[in-house]
Amino acid sequence: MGELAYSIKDLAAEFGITARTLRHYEEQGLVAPARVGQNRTYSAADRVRIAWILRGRRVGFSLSEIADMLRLYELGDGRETQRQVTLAKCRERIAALEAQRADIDETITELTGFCDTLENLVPAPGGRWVRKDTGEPPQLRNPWDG
Amino acid sequence: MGELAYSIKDLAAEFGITARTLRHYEEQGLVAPARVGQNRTYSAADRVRIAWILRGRRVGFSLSEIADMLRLYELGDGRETQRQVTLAKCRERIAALEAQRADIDETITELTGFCDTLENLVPAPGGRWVRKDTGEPPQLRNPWDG
DNA sequence: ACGCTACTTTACGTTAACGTAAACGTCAAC
DNA sequence: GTTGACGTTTACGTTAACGTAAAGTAGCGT
Repeated sequence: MGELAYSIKDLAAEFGITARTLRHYEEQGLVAPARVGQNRTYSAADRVRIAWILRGRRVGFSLSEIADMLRLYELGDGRETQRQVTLAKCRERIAALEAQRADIDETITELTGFCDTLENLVPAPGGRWVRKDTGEPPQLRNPWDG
Repeated sequence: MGELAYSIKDLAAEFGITARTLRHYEEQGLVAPARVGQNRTYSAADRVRIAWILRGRRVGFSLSEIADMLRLYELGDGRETQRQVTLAKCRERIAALEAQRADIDETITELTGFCDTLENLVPAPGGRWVRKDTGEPPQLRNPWDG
């Protein structure tokens, strides 16, 4: 069968990270690649798992938070309470992510508004700026000015 | 006029941060509160600016990135090239934010799917889990298993 | 056998974003 | 007039997420 595996350098290159980073993730218990001799060999599953970790990092989670999320997928000993705890944590994570998305949307809205203002601005004599259409001064409305 | 001002402790309490954090933001040039004697006194504008900074932090930006974004709102000496540079940087920021939102959406989708599976699971004899409706084993499809 | 390359472990260094402690100023209250 | 509550500066400590250097191993080509 096509048991495709990756060296540490392969994956590092593919994801644009260093081998040190992958070893660090292993130290923190985020991945556990197999070994051939003393060398690490990453499976396809490891590869996807690493992509998951990196996306978590881009989203802003810490490594230990990511470890927690990964552990959610381990169902445990089959007790009902275990399932409920996992479910609750999972929902917490989703709520946090949605709050963060709201923050992002706000920031995008403000920056976009500022971009629109900028696009409509031309330099005027005396080191000033005026609006292209009306010739009026900018009225910039920085988010913190009112 | 009601020139409402805030002490450092007021703002810290309101935003759920420490006074040290506010002083740190000042050291990094992110805010510049007025002084009454040797004491800091934050204006309403300072307050909004700090809210902006904290939202940036929640989104995952570093303090220096936030400083850059804040500087975007200073139009500079009125040269056209300056405006274009600012506009470009502003658009870069927006693009980065949109990419990040895409990552968040992906993560939410996966976690939600996992939640749905969990909700439909009940414990079965032998420390196993089965689906409530069909009685089938979970087929969990962890993101990294396929 | 020799060197090259990729890999390993061990361990100390670095940066960001504050925490925390020390030592001091100031003003109102008792 | 001294005790607090609140503020200040200075400066060293801490944690996370790696960077980086040192020293050794293992296979492969010539």
